[in-house]
Amino acid sequence: MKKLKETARYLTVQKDLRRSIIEGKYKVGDLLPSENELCSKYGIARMTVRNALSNLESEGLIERQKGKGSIVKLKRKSIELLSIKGFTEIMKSRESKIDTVFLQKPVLLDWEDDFYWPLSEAEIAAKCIYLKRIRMSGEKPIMMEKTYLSNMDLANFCKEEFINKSLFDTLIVNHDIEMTGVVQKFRAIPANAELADSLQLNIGAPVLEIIRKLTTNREGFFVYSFAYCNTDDFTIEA
Amino acid sequence: MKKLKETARYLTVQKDLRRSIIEGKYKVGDLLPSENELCSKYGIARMTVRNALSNLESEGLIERQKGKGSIVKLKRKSIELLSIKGFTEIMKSRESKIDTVFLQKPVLLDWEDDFYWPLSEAEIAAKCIYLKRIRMSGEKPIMMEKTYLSNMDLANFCKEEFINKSLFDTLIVNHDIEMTGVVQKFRAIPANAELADSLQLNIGAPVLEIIRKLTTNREGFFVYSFAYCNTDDFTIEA
DNA sequence: AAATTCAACTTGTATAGACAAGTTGTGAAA
DNA sequence: TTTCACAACTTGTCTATACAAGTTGAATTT
Repeated sequence: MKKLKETARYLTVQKDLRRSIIEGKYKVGDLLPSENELCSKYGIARMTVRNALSNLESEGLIERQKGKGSIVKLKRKSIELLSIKGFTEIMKSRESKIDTVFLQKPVLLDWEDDFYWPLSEAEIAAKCIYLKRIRMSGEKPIMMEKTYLSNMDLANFCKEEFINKSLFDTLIVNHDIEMTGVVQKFRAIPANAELADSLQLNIGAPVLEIIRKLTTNREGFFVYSFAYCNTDDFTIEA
Repeated sequence: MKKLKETARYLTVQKDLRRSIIEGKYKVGDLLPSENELCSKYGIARMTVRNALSNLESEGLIERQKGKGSIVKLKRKSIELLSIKGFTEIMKSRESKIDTVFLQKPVLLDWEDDFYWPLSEAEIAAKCIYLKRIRMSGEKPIMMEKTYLSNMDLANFCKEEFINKSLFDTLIVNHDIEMTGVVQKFRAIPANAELADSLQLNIGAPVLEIIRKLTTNREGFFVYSFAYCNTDDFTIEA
């Protein structure tokens, strides 16, 4: 008869505190219970509690201060988003007014033969979901983005409405897919005819190209994105 | 009479090991001495050694495996580095041949009046260490980078030689300063006269501008960097 | 009222020991 | 020779204790 492995005591404390922080029971700036209070509550030694707190500190959820306590920290921003920031003074006041327009709603296609990134056999077999969006500041196009993902186990993805108009919110909420990392490459290139047209620029004008491969918590599943930006009045933060 | 503060024992071990790893005494995949060996060597308790190792693990320098030991890890894609990758096929084979040349070795100056980022009073009072480097692929300039940091508690920084020719290796090994985060902005801009000259481009040619503010483990201390890249043959990975 | 002292908190560092559990090579058994 | 068991290592978890050092607020002194 094999004994059921019990979870380590420090992990119990760690998970309890993490859940409480993420669910908002402790808010940013709040003090967690002191180490001694946690010892009493869980009936364990202080070094064990400290192990849990030390890990939460590494995760970036809390910050500890000698003499004071463990303070809940502002959570780091998410890796998957490119944010558009006003560069010229005029545009700084307009940051919030960026609209997203679909030039191509999600469709299922074969992968392009000369696709930039190498693809696994599983990805090729699953075919490709493709979408094309453009972000506008008023009447002015700022960024054109093409997105590709393999149709692995994504039931009805092309038919469902996006949550919050966001690809990534939809992936996490409906499919439990979270972005865990990114490789991103940047270039400044002269606008070709297609880009000049999409972004209302002259041919040859500088365009910022961002090529990204996002890794996820699902093994072998990636999101590929190619973005082209007019950075006359905006910068791209990544 | 004030007693001289002695450094914590775990910090001694931590610094020794970190220096050895960064300087290449232990290579990627190597096992560090076991915890017990380190205890004997330094004459300290095992939990103290474990504190040091745990911190190196958080930093991403090592990985620990139960039953085996502490293994030197592949250096994390560290946030502070911009890596230059060959874009055209010809250049992919030349990746390793990027040289760094100083156009300006570190000097102590006043901060520029119209500096891009807002500065704290402490930073202004400490004055500014400025350096300018250019990265070459053979005879061809790829990236020009200007770096600014405040001269806070950085004894002799302008006089010391760089470790591994690297600003960031020098900061961590000699001053215990680690980069913990980054805000980076990207733009594609037309080359002005200065850039055209530095990067051997025509005026108006597309140049990738990367503006970065790096946060560190030292409160209120930042590293500012402005990089300008010719991305005809290379991409910048960040 | 203002300044100082101090007690009671907090986290940081360190010790010495114990047992659990994963890894590896050696030597005995098949 | 191959397989297996085990000893001798490794790191992981946990305890109980001690003192150092930073923070805070209340009591005391000025």
